[in-house]
Amino acid sequence: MGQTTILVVDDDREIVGAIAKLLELEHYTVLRAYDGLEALEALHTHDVQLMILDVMMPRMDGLSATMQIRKEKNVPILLLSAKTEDADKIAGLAIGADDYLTKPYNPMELVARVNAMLRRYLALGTADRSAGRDNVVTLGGLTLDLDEKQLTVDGAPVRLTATEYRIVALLMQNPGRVYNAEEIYERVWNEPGYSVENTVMVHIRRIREKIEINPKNPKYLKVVWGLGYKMEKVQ
Amino acid sequence: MGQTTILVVDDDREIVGAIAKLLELEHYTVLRAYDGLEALEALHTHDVQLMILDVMMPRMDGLSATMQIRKEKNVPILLLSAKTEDADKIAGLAIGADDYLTKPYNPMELVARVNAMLRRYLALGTADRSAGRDNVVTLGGLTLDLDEKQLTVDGAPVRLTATEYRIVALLMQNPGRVYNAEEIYERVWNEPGYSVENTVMVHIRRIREKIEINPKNPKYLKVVWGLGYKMEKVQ
DNA sequence: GAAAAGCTTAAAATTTTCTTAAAGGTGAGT
DNA sequence: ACTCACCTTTAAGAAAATTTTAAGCTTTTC
Repeated sequence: MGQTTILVVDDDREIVGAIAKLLELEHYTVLRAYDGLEALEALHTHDVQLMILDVMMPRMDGLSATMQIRKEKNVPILLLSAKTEDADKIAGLAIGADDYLTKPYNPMELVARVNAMLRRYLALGTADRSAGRDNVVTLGGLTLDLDEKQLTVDGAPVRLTATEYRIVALLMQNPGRVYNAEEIYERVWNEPGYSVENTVMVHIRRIREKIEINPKNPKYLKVVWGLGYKMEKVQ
Repeated sequence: MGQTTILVVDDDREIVGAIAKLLELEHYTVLRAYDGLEALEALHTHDVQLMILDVMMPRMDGLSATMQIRKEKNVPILLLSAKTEDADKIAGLAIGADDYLTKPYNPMELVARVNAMLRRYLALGTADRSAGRDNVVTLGGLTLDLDEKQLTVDGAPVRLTATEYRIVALLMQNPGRVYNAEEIYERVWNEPGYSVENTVMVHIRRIREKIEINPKNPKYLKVVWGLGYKMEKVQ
Protein backbone atom coordinates (compact mmCIF):
# COMPACT_ATOMS: atom_id res chain seq x y z
CA MET A 1 0.00 0.00 0.00
CA GLY A 2 1.37 3.40 -0.96
CA GLN A 3 1.10 6.54 1.07
CA THR A 4 -2.23 7.91 2.15
CA THR A 5 -2.88 11.60 1.50
CA ILE A 6 -5.36 13.66 3.49
CA LEU A 7 -6.52 17.13 2.51
CA VAL A 8 -7.31 19.46 5.43
CA VAL A 9 -9.43 22.54 4.68
CA ASP A 10 -10.21 25.37 7.10
CA ASP A 11 -9.89 29.13 6.88
CA ASP A 12 -8.15 29.16 10.26
CA ARG A 13 -4.52 28.32 9.57
CA GLU A 14 -3.87 27.40 13.15
CA ILE A 15 -6.51 24.71 13.08
CA VAL A 16 -5.23 23.32 9.81
CA GLY A 17 -1.74 23.25 11.29
CA ALA A 18 -2.87 21.46 14.42
CA ILE A 19 -4.81 18.82 12.53
CA ALA A 20 -1.97 18.36 10.07
CA LYS A 21 0.46 17.75 12.89
CA LEU A 22 -1.85 15.15 14.40
CA LEU A 23 -2.21 13.31 11.14
CA GLU A 24 1.47 13.46 10.34
CA LEU A 25 2.15 11.74 13.63
CA GLU A 26 0.04 8.91 12.23
CA HIS A 27 2.23 8.84 9.13
CA TYR A 28 -0.30 10.38 6.79
CA THR A 29 0.72 12.83 4.10
CA VAL A 30 -1.18 16.09 4.60
CA LEU A 31 -2.21 18.74 2.09
CA ARG A 32 -3.54 22.10 3.30
CA ALA A 33 -6.14 24.43 1.84
CA TYR A 34 -7.73 27.53 3.33
CA ASP A 35 -11.02 27.77 1.46
CA GLY A 36 -13.28 25.72 -0.74
CA LEU A 37 -11.76 26.88 -4.01
CA GLU A 38 -8.24 26.01 -2.92
CA ALA A 39 -9.57 22.67 -1.83
CA LEU A 40 -11.05 21.93 -5.24
CA GLU A 41 -7.78 22.90 -6.84
CA ALA A 42 -5.81 20.58 -4.56
CA LEU A 43 -8.19 17.76 -5.37
CA HIS A 44 -7.58 18.23 -9.06
CA THR A 45 -3.82 18.21 -8.78
CA HIS A 46 -3.31 15.48 -6.19
CA ASP A 47 -4.43 11.99 -5.39
CA VAL A 48 -6.36 12.49 -2.16
CA GLN A 49 -7.73 9.60 -0.11
CA LEU A 50 -9.70 11.63 2.44
CA MET A 51 -10.80 15.21 3.11
CA ILE A 52 -11.38 17.07 6.36
CA LEU A 53 -13.53 20.12 5.78
CA ASP A 54 -14.75 22.96 7.99
CA VAL A 55 -18.40 23.86 7.49
CA MET A 56 -17.90 27.57 8.07
CA MET A 57 -15.59 29.08 5.51
CA PRO A 58 -15.42 32.27 3.44
CA ARG A 59 -15.57 32.22 -0.36
CA MET A 60 -17.11 28.78 -0.52
CA ASP A 61 -18.47 27.19 2.61
CA GLY A 62 -18.00 23.58 3.58
CA LEU A 63 -21.48 22.45 2.64
CA SER A 64 -21.36 23.91 -0.85
CA ALA A 65 -17.88 22.54 -1.26
CA THR A 66 -19.00 19.09 -0.21
CA MET A 67 -21.75 19.03 -2.75
CA GLN A 68 -19.47 20.42 -5.44
CA ILE A 69 -16.82 17.82 -4.70
CA ARG A 70 -19.32 15.01 -4.72
CA LYS A 71 -20.17 15.83 -8.29
CA GLU A 72 -16.61 15.16 -9.34
CA LYS A 73 -14.96 12.80 -6.93
CA ASN A 74 -16.06 10.16 -4.53
CA VAL A 75 -13.48 10.90 -1.88
CA PRO A 76 -14.59 10.35 1.76
CA ILE A 77 -15.30 13.60 3.58
CA LEU A 78 -15.16 14.35 7.31
CA LEU A 79 -16.98 17.58 8.16
CA LEU A 80 -16.08 19.80 11.09
CA SER A 81 -18.77 22.06 12.46
CA ALA A 82 -18.74 24.60 15.24
CA LYS A 83 -22.23 24.24 16.62
CA THR A 84 -24.24 21.25 17.58
CA GLU A 85 -27.18 22.70 15.68
CA ASP A 86 -25.22 22.32 12.49
CA ALA A 87 -24.67 18.72 13.29
CA ASP A 88 -28.36 17.98 13.02
CA LYS A 89 -28.57 19.91 9.81
CA ILE A 90 -25.69 17.99 8.34
CA ALA A 91 -27.19 14.71 9.40
CA GLY A 92 -30.58 15.61 8.03
CA LEU A 93 -29.26 16.94 4.78
CA ALA A 94 -27.44 13.80 3.86
CA ILE A 95 -25.29 15.92 1.66
CA GLY A 96 -22.81 13.22 1.05
CA ALA A 97 -20.29 13.64 3.78
CA ASP A 98 -19.23 10.43 5.45
CA ASP A 99 -18.86 11.61 8.98
CA TYR A 100 -18.76 14.78 11.01
CA LEU A 101 -17.36 16.12 14.24
CA THR A 102 -18.39 19.16 16.24
CA LYS A 103 -15.80 21.58 17.57
CA PRO A 104 -14.18 21.47 19.96
CA TYR A 105 -13.20 17.99 19.03
CA ASN A 106 -11.04 15.51 20.85
CA PRO A 107 -7.81 15.02 18.86
CA MET A 108 -7.84 11.32 19.62
CA GLU A 109 -11.37 11.02 18.35
CA LEU A 110 -10.49 12.85 15.17
CA VAL A 111 -7.66 10.44 14.51
CA ALA A 112 -9.86 7.47 15.35
CA ARG A 113 -12.52 8.61 12.92
CA VAL A 114 -10.03 9.23 10.16
CA ASN A 115 -8.55 5.79 10.64
CA ALA A 116 -11.98 4.16 10.67
CA MET A 117 -13.09 5.98 7.54
CA LEU A 118 -9.98 5.04 5.63
CA ARG A 119 -10.27 1.46 6.74
CA ARG A 120 -13.80 1.31 5.38
CA TYR A 121 -13.04 3.21 2.22
CA LEU A 122 -9.93 1.30 1.34
CA ALA A 123 -11.63 -1.99 2.17
CA LEU A 124 -14.41 -1.30 -0.33
CA GLY A 125 -11.84 -1.22 -3.08
CA THR A 126 -10.62 -4.74 -2.42
CA ALA A 127 -12.88 -7.57 -3.39
CA ASP A 128 -15.30 -9.14 -0.97
CA ARG A 129 -13.16 -9.59 2.08
CA SER A 130 -15.88 -10.47 4.57
CA ALA A 131 -16.12 -14.08 5.63
CA GLY A 132 -15.15 -17.00 3.51
CA ARG A 133 -11.68 -17.69 2.30
CA ASP A 134 -9.11 -17.98 4.99
CA ASN A 135 -6.10 -15.92 5.59
CA VAL A 136 -3.21 -18.31 6.07
CA VAL A 137 0.55 -18.29 5.62
CA THR A 138 2.50 -21.55 5.42
CA LEU A 139 6.23 -22.16 5.69
CA GLY A 140 7.43 -25.74 5.90
CA GLY A 141 5.73 -27.23 8.92
CA LEU A 142 4.58 -23.83 10.19
CA THR A 143 1.09 -22.59 9.47
CA LEU A 144 -0.10 -19.20 10.65
CA ASP A 145 -3.79 -18.33 10.57
CA LEU A 146 -4.05 -14.55 10.56
CA ASP A 147 -7.77 -14.50 11.38
CA GLU A 148 -7.64 -16.91 14.24
CA LYS A 149 -4.20 -15.62 15.20
CA GLN A 150 -3.12 -19.18 15.65
CA LEU A 151 0.15 -20.86 14.76
CA THR A 152 0.47 -24.60 14.22
CA VAL A 153 3.72 -26.58 14.01
CA ASP A 154 3.34 -29.83 12.10
CA GLY A 155 -0.37 -29.64 12.75
CA ALA A 156 -0.10 -29.04 16.47
CA PRO A 157 -1.43 -25.68 17.67
CA VAL A 158 1.07 -23.56 19.56
CA ARG A 159 0.13 -20.92 22.07
CA LEU A 160 1.92 -17.64 21.39
CA THR A 161 1.63 -14.43 23.40
CA ALA A 162 0.55 -11.28 21.61
CA THR A 163 4.08 -9.99 21.11
CA GLU A 164 5.35 -13.36 19.98
CA TYR A 165 2.47 -13.62 17.53
CA ARG A 166 3.24 -10.24 16.03
CA ILE A 167 6.90 -11.07 15.57
CA VAL A 168 6.08 -14.42 13.97
CA ALA A 169 3.50 -12.79 11.72
CA LEU A 170 6.02 -10.19 10.57
CA LEU A 171 8.70 -12.74 9.79
CA MET A 172 6.43 -15.35 8.23
CA GLN A 173 4.76 -12.86 5.95
CA ASN A 174 8.19 -11.97 4.60
CA PRO A 175 10.06 -15.26 4.53
CA GLY A 176 13.75 -15.00 3.84
CA ARG A 177 13.85 -11.31 4.62
CA VAL A 178 16.28 -10.31 7.36
CA TYR A 179 15.16 -7.87 10.04
CA ASN A 180 17.47 -6.48 12.69
CA ALA A 181 16.26 -6.05 16.25
CA GLU A 182 15.51 -2.39 15.80
CA GLU A 183 13.38 -3.01 12.72
CA ILE A 184 11.48 -5.76 14.45
CA TYR A 185 10.85 -3.55 17.45
CA GLU A 186 9.62 -0.66 15.36
CA ARG A 187 7.29 -2.78 13.27
CA VAL A 188 5.90 -4.82 16.12
CA TRP A 189 5.72 -2.23 18.88
CA ASN A 190 5.02 0.67 16.56
CA GLU A 191 7.47 2.96 18.27
CA PRO A 192 11.10 3.87 17.76
CA GLY A 193 13.43 1.18 18.99
CA TYR A 194 16.40 2.43 20.91
CA SER A 195 18.52 -0.01 22.92
CA VAL A 196 15.91 -2.71 22.77
CA GLU A 197 18.06 -5.46 21.31
CA ASN A 198 17.82 -7.56 24.36
CA THR A 199 14.08 -7.28 24.62
CA VAL A 200 13.63 -8.52 21.08
CA MET A 201 16.14 -11.27 21.67
CA VAL A 202 14.28 -12.61 24.65
CA HIS A 203 11.13 -12.86 22.57
CA ILE A 204 12.99 -14.58 19.78
CA ARG A 205 14.27 -17.11 22.23
CA ARG A 206 10.79 -17.82 23.58
CA ILE A 207 9.42 -18.23 20.08
CA ARG A 208 12.18 -20.70 19.24
CA GLU A 209 11.38 -22.67 22.34
CA LYS A 210 7.82 -23.03 21.08
CA ILE A 211 8.36 -23.69 17.39
CA GLU A 212 11.74 -25.38 17.08
CA ILE A 213 12.55 -29.02 17.78
CA ASN A 214 16.02 -27.94 18.83
CA PRO A 215 16.00 -24.25 19.76
CA LYS A 216 19.79 -24.12 19.86
CA ASN A 217 19.97 -25.14 16.25
CA PRO A 218 16.87 -23.53 14.77
CA LYS A 219 15.36 -24.75 11.54
CA TYR A 220 12.92 -21.90 10.99
CA LEU A 221 13.81 -18.78 12.94
CA LYS A 222 17.44 -18.19 12.05
CA VAL A 223 19.94 -15.55 13.02
CA VAL A 224 22.03 -13.86 10.35
CA TRP A 225 25.16 -12.85 12.15
CA GLY A 226 25.54 -9.13 12.56
CA LEU A 227 22.41 -8.42 10.53
CA GLY A 228 19.33 -9.75 12.23
CA TYR A 229 16.76 -12.52 12.13
CA LYS A 230 14.71 -14.18 9.43
CA MET A 231 12.28 -17.01 8.81
CA GLU A 232 13.92 -19.59 6.59
CA LYS A 233 12.36 -19.77 3.16
CA VAL A 234 11.52 -23.43 2.63
CA GLN A 235 9.27 -25.60 0.47
CA MET B 1 -32.82 -12.12 -14.02
CA GLY B 2 -35.44 -9.44 -14.56
CA GLN B 3 -35.29 -5.94 -13.23
CA THR B 4 -34.48 -5.27 -9.60
CA THR B 5 -36.78 -2.87 -7.79
CA ILE B 6 -35.75 -0.90 -4.74
CA LEU B 7 -38.15 1.02 -2.54
CA VAL B 8 -36.73 4.17 -0.95
CA VAL B 9 -38.61 5.63 2.02
CA ASP B 10 -37.84 8.94 3.72
CA ASP B 11 -39.95 11.93 4.63
CA ASP B 12 -37.34 14.22 3.09
CA ARG B 13 -38.02 14.27 -0.62
CA GLU B 14 -34.59 15.61 -1.40
CA ILE B 15 -32.95 12.63 0.21
CA VAL B 16 -35.22 10.20 -1.57
CA GLY B 17 -34.41 11.96 -4.82
CA ALA B 18 -30.67 11.83 -4.22
CA ILE B 19 -30.71 8.16 -3.33
CA ALA B 20 -32.96 7.35 -6.24
CA LYS B 21 -30.59 9.07 -8.64
CA LEU B 22 -27.68 7.09 -7.26
CA LEU B 23 -29.51 3.79 -7.62
CA GLU B 24 -30.79 4.58 -11.07
CA LEU B 25 -27.22 5.13 -12.15
CA GLU B 26 -26.71 1.53 -11.12
CA HIS B 27 -29.66 0.50 -13.29
CA TYR B 28 -32.04 -0.31 -10.48
CA THR B 29 -35.71 0.51 -10.72
CA VAL B 30 -36.64 2.85 -7.87
CA LEU B 31 -39.96 3.35 -6.10
CA ARG B 32 -40.42 6.30 -3.74
CA ALA B 33 -42.46 6.64 -0.57
CA TYR B 34 -42.53 9.44 1.95
CA ASP B 35 -43.79 7.70 5.06
CA GLY B 36 -44.36 4.24 6.48
CA LEU B 37 -47.93 3.92 5.27
CA GLU B 38 -47.06 4.81 1.72
CA ALA B 39 -44.24 2.31 1.93
CA LEU B 40 -46.59 -0.49 2.97
CA GLU B 41 -48.88 0.39 0.12
CA ALA B 42 -46.05 0.30 -2.38
CA LEU B 43 -44.99 -3.07 -1.06
CA HIS B 44 -48.47 -4.46 -1.64
CA THR B 45 -48.73 -3.23 -5.19
CA HIS B 46 -45.22 -3.91 -6.44
CA ASP B 47 -42.61 -6.61 -6.44
CA VAL B 48 -39.84 -5.09 -4.33
CA GLN B 49 -36.43 -6.72 -3.90
CA LEU B 50 -34.99 -4.34 -1.31
CA MET B 51 -36.08 -1.45 0.89
CA ILE B 52 -34.15 1.57 2.14
CA LEU B 53 -35.87 3.09 5.14
CA ASP B 54 -35.28 6.17 7.29
CA VAL B 55 -35.68 5.53 11.00
CA MET B 56 -37.17 8.92 11.75
CA MET B 57 -40.39 9.49 9.90
CA PRO B 58 -43.79 10.97 10.67
CA ARG B 59 -46.99 8.90 10.64
CA MET B 60 -45.17 5.62 11.02
CA ASP B 61 -41.49 5.61 11.88
CA GLY B 62 -38.90 3.34 10.39
CA LEU B 63 -38.75 0.91 13.24
CA SER B 64 -42.48 0.36 13.44
CA ALA B 65 -42.50 0.01 9.70
CA THR B 66 -39.74 -2.57 9.82
CA MET B 67 -41.68 -4.72 12.23
CA GLN B 68 -44.89 -4.29 10.30
CA ILE B 69 -43.22 -5.21 7.06
CA ARG B 70 -41.48 -8.21 8.54
CA LYS B 71 -44.86 -9.62 9.44
CA GLU B 72 -45.87 -9.69 5.82
CA LYS B 73 -42.79 -9.88 3.65
CA ASN B 74 -39.24 -10.97 4.04
CA VAL B 75 -37.74 -8.28 1.88
CA PRO B 76 -34.21 -7.17 2.88
CA ILE B 77 -34.21 -3.82 4.67
CA LEU B 78 -31.44 -1.23 4.88
CA LEU B 79 -32.09 1.27 7.68
CA LEU B 80 -30.88 4.85 7.61
CA SER B 81 -30.48 6.65 10.90
CA ALA B 82 -29.07 9.95 12.07
CA LYS B 83 -25.98 9.64 14.14
CA THR B 84 -27.58 11.23 17.18
CA GLU B 85 -29.83 8.25 17.55
CA ASP B 86 -28.38 5.77 19.93
CA ALA B 87 -27.22 2.27 19.36
CA ASP B 88 -30.30 1.00 21.11
CA LYS B 89 -32.55 2.09 18.31
CA ILE B 90 -30.09 1.13 15.69
CA ALA B 91 -30.18 -2.26 17.32
CA GLY B 92 -33.44 -2.35 15.41
CA LEU B 93 -31.31 -4.80 13.51
CA ALA B 94 -32.44 -7.23 16.13
CA ILE B 95 -35.94 -6.43 14.96
CA GLY B 96 -35.48 -7.51 11.42
CA ALA B 97 -33.52 -4.98 9.44
CA ASP B 98 -30.61 -6.52 7.61
CA ASP B 99 -28.20 -3.63 7.59
CA TYR B 100 -28.05 0.03 8.45
CA LEU B 101 -26.16 3.19 7.63
CA THR B 102 -25.84 6.33 9.68
CA LYS B 103 -26.29 9.75 8.14
CA PRO B 104 -24.44 11.36 6.71
CA TYR B 105 -23.50 8.45 4.54
CA ASN B 106 -21.15 8.13 1.64
CA PRO B 107 -23.03 7.54 -1.63
CA MET B 108 -20.40 5.04 -2.60
CA GLU B 109 -20.91 3.10 0.57
CA LEU B 110 -24.68 3.12 0.18
CA VAL B 111 -24.39 1.66 -3.29
CA ALA B 112 -21.85 -0.89 -2.10
CA ARG B 113 -24.12 -2.06 0.69
CA VAL B 114 -27.15 -2.28 -1.56
CA ASN B 115 -25.20 -4.34 -4.05
CA ALA B 116 -23.85 -6.60 -1.34
CA MET B 117 -27.30 -7.15 0.19
CA LEU B 118 -28.87 -7.97 -3.13
CA ARG B 119 -26.05 -10.31 -4.02
CA ARG B 120 -26.60 -12.14 -0.76
CA TYR B 121 -30.34 -12.38 -1.00
CA LEU B 122 -30.87 -12.87 -4.69
CA ALA B 123 -28.01 -15.30 -5.15
CA LEU B 124 -29.60 -17.69 -2.72
CA GLY B 125 -32.52 -18.55 -4.93
CA THR B 126 -35.49 -16.47 -3.91
CA ALA B 127 -35.52 -13.14 -2.17
CA ASP B 128 -38.08 -14.63 0.16
CA ARG B 129 -36.07 -16.16 2.95
CA SER B 130 -39.06 -17.07 5.06
CA ALA B 131 -39.91 -19.93 2.76
CA GLY B 132 -36.30 -20.98 2.32
CA ARG B 133 -33.94 -22.75 4.63
CA ASP B 134 -33.55 -21.38 8.08
CA ASN B 135 -30.74 -19.17 9.07
CA VAL B 136 -29.08 -20.84 12.01
CA VAL B 137 -25.55 -21.05 13.37
CA THR B 138 -24.59 -23.83 15.76
CA LEU B 139 -21.48 -24.12 17.89
CA GLY B 140 -21.36 -26.90 20.43
CA GLY B 141 -24.37 -26.39 22.67
CA LEU B 142 -25.01 -22.90 21.34
CA THR B 143 -27.58 -22.31 18.64
CA LEU B 144 -28.20 -18.88 17.20
CA ASP B 145 -31.25 -18.29 15.05
CA LEU B 146 -30.47 -15.24 12.94
CA ASP B 147 -34.06 -14.84 11.76
CA GLU B 148 -35.66 -15.02 15.15
CA LYS B 149 -32.66 -13.36 16.80
CA GLN B 150 -32.74 -16.04 19.45
CA LEU B 151 -29.91 -17.84 21.16
CA THR B 152 -30.35 -21.19 22.90
CA VAL B 153 -27.85 -22.89 25.18
CA ASP B 154 -28.30 -26.66 25.32
CA GLY B 155 -31.82 -26.18 24.07
CA ALA B 156 -32.78 -23.54 26.61
CA PRO B 157 -33.56 -20.11 25.17
CA VAL B 158 -31.45 -17.29 26.56
CA ARG B 159 -32.54 -13.69 26.67
CA LEU B 160 -29.87 -11.40 25.27
CA THR B 161 -30.04 -7.63 25.03
CA ALA B 162 -29.67 -6.04 21.61
CA THR B 163 -25.99 -5.26 22.12
CA GLU B 164 -25.25 -8.68 23.51
CA TYR B 165 -27.03 -10.30 20.59
CA ARG B 166 -25.00 -8.41 18.06
CA ILE B 167 -21.72 -9.30 19.73
CA VAL B 168 -22.69 -12.96 19.91
CA ALA B 169 -23.83 -12.92 16.29
CA LEU B 170 -20.54 -11.41 15.14
CA LEU B 171 -18.47 -13.96 17.02
CA MET B 172 -20.61 -17.00 16.25
CA GLN B 173 -20.73 -16.28 12.54
CA ASN B 174 -16.95 -16.30 12.50
CA PRO B 175 -16.02 -19.02 14.96
CA GLY B 176 -12.37 -19.20 15.85
CA ARG B 177 -11.67 -15.76 14.50
CA VAL B 178 -10.17 -13.35 17.02
CA TYR B 179 -11.55 -9.83 17.33
CA ASN B 180 -10.03 -7.18 19.57
CA ALA B 181 -12.22 -4.82 21.57
CA GLU B 182 -11.87 -2.05 19.02
CA GLU B 183 -12.94 -4.28 16.15
CA ILE B 184 -15.91 -5.54 18.10
CA TYR B 185 -16.94 -2.02 18.96
CA GLU B 186 -16.66 -0.81 15.40
CA ARG B 187 -18.58 -3.72 13.94
CA VAL B 188 -21.33 -3.74 16.56
CA TRP B 189 -21.76 -0.03 17.24
CA ASN B 190 -20.78 1.16 13.75
CA GLU B 191 -18.68 3.86 15.35
CA PRO B 192 -14.94 4.25 15.62
CA GLY B 193 -13.86 2.75 18.90
CA TYR B 194 -11.22 4.49 20.91
CA SER B 195 -10.93 3.91 24.64
CA VAL B 196 -13.95 1.65 24.68
CA GLU B 197 -12.18 -1.49 25.83
CA ASN B 198 -13.95 -1.55 29.10
CA THR B 199 -17.37 -1.12 27.63
CA VAL B 200 -16.87 -4.10 25.38
CA MET B 201 -15.42 -6.08 28.25
CA VAL B 202 -18.43 -5.55 30.46
CA HIS B 203 -20.71 -6.80 27.69
CA ILE B 204 -18.48 -9.82 27.23
CA ARG B 205 -18.74 -10.57 30.90
CA ARG B 206 -22.54 -10.34 30.86
CA ILE B 207 -22.71 -12.61 27.85
CA ARG B 208 -20.53 -15.13 29.62
CA GLU B 209 -22.80 -15.00 32.61
CA LYS B 210 -25.66 -15.99 30.35
CA ILE B 211 -24.07 -18.64 28.15
CA GLU B 212 -21.32 -20.20 30.23
CA ILE B 213 -21.70 -22.78 32.95
CA ASN B 214 -18.66 -21.33 34.65
CA PRO B 215 -18.09 -17.78 33.45
CA LYS B 216 -14.68 -17.64 35.09
CA ASN B 217 -13.52 -20.50 32.94
CA PRO B 218 -15.44 -20.01 29.73
CA LYS B 219 -15.96 -22.85 27.31
CA TYR B 220 -17.27 -20.81 24.39
CA LEU B 221 -16.39 -17.14 24.61
CA LYS B 222 -12.65 -17.14 25.15
CA VAL B 223 -10.07 -14.43 25.55
CA VAL B 224 -6.85 -14.54 23.55
CA TRP B 225 -4.46 -12.54 25.67
CA GLY B 226 -3.37 -9.28 24.20
CA LEU B 227 -5.23 -9.97 20.96
CA GLY B 228 -8.93 -10.15 21.63
CA TYR B 229 -11.91 -12.46 22.02
CA LYS B 230 -13.25 -15.37 20.01
CA MET B 231 -15.92 -18.03 20.01
CA GLU B 232 -14.28 -21.41 20.38
CA LYS B 233 -14.63 -23.56 17.30
CA VAL B 234 -16.12 -26.78 18.64
CA GLN B 235 -18.32 -29.53 17.41
C1' DG C 1 42.14 -16.16 22.15
C1' DA C 2 39.96 -11.60 22.36
C1' DA C 3 36.09 -9.05 20.98
C1' DA C 4 31.63 -8.87 19.35
C1' DA C 5 27.29 -10.81 18.87
C1' DG C 6 23.97 -13.64 20.48
C1' DC C 7 21.76 -16.63 24.27
C1' DT C 8 19.72 -17.75 28.78
C1' DT C 9 17.47 -16.98 33.17
C1' DA C 10 14.51 -15.37 36.61
C1' DA C 11 12.80 -11.59 39.18
C1' DA C 12 10.73 -6.97 38.71
C1' DA C 13 7.73 -4.09 36.29
C1' DT C 14 4.00 -3.41 33.44
C1' DT C 15 0.06 -4.49 30.80
C1' DT C 16 -4.19 -6.64 30.09
C1' DT C 17 -8.24 -8.63 31.64
C1' DC C 18 -11.75 -9.40 35.19
C1' DT C 19 -15.04 -7.98 38.57
C1' DT C 20 -18.14 -5.14 40.94
C1' DA C 21 -20.81 -1.33 41.71
C1' DA C 22 -22.69 2.90 40.75
C1' DA C 23 -24.11 6.48 37.47
C1' DG C 24 -26.45 7.61 33.22
C1' DG C 25 -30.07 6.89 29.75
C1' DT C 26 -34.24 5.25 27.54
C1' DG C 27 -38.69 3.41 26.83
C1' DA C 28 -43.09 1.57 28.84
C1' DG C 29 -46.78 2.12 31.48
C1' DT C 30 -49.54 4.90 34.42
C1' DA D 1 -45.35 14.20 32.72
C1' DC D 2 -43.66 10.91 36.13
C1' DT D 3 -42.03 6.61 37.80
C1' DC D 4 -40.21 2.16 37.21
C1' DA D 5 -37.52 -1.25 35.07
C1' DC D 6 -33.98 -2.34 32.36
C1' DC D 7 -29.85 -1.62 29.67
C1' DT D 8 -25.41 0.66 28.81
C1' DT D 9 -21.43 3.09 30.17
C1' DT D 10 -17.96 4.48 33.38
C1' DA D 11 -14.78 3.82 37.04
C1' DA D 12 -11.58 1.70 40.06
C1' DG D 13 -9.35 -1.93 42.46
C1' DA D 14 -8.03 -6.97 42.07
C1' DA D 15 -6.20 -10.68 39.61
C1' DA D 16 -3.85 -12.82 35.90
C1' DA D 17 -0.51 -12.96 32.42
C1' DT D 18 3.06 -11.03 29.84
C1' DT D 19 7.03 -8.01 28.97
C1' DT D 20 11.20 -5.91 30.31
C1' DT D 21 15.43 -5.68 32.59
C1' DA D 22 19.85 -7.03 33.99
C1' DA D 23 23.56 -9.96 34.58
C1' DG D 24 26.26 -13.77 33.45
C1' DC D 25 27.11 -17.28 29.85
C1' DT D 26 28.10 -19.12 25.08
C1' DT D 27 29.14 -18.97 20.32
C1' DT D 28 31.06 -16.92 16.26
C1' DT D 29 34.33 -14.17 13.89
C1' DC D 30 38.82 -12.47 12.88
